[in-house]
Amino acid sequence: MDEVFKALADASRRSLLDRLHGRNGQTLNELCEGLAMTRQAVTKHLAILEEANLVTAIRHGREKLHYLNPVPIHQIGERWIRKFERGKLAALGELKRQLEKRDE
Amino acid sequence: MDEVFKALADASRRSLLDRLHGRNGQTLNELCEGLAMTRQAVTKHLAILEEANLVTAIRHGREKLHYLNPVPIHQIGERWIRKFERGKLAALGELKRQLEKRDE
DNA sequence: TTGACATGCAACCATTTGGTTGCTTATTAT
DNA sequence: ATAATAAGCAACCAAATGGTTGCATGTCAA
Repeated sequence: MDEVFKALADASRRSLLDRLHGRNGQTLNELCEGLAMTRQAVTKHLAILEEANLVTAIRHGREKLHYLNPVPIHQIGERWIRKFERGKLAALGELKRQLEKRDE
Repeated sequence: MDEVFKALADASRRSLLDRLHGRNGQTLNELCEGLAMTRQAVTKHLAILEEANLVTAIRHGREKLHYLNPVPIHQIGERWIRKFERGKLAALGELKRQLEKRDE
């Protein structure tokens, strides 16, 4: 879980996920196109995404195809974000109450 | 959005959010209790959470009360995670197809 | 009013991070 | 066979990160 959050913390990596979401199964070089970064930098980002299981890569001859794995993202939503949805209104209400109380 | 992701990337900060989710409106010292960290370290984490609008703090006399703001978390769920839910099955299907094709 | 308590500020430090360059290896196409 | 293409490896670097210590400030209570 921690690895997923860490992987998602970087905008370049999120944009790589976006790209794969747009078109799945791209090669490293394809994923580099148009980015203001060297290929090696992208390689590192992809390694982190793979480590977090957000991307699965399979070699096909001399090229490596990258596939988005949406499961960890889904789990963040289910196991983490949902927790904070419950009691969201309660929290906001309490916050509002306190903010108003400030001027007493 | 980027600030929120960055703020959520650290386990200590997520645990602070958890604590506030458990009991809202805690002081800095309360939030420090039981943590293997100095007060100043917690202060820095809280500053980052405030910067990302995940926590709102109000001074009440000599103490500072911290309130969880669940809105950015909710937005991550809505604006970001949801995007990847759509086409999730399609992506997994494509991945499976490619993994099978590997053995050809 | 003076001491205790809650927080703030700043300098410092080690490690991690995001990036680079240069070179190597493996596969494909001519 | 050989050149071009796709990716991998390793060393290096600057800046950001997560933490510390030491001291200052503001507020409450005796």
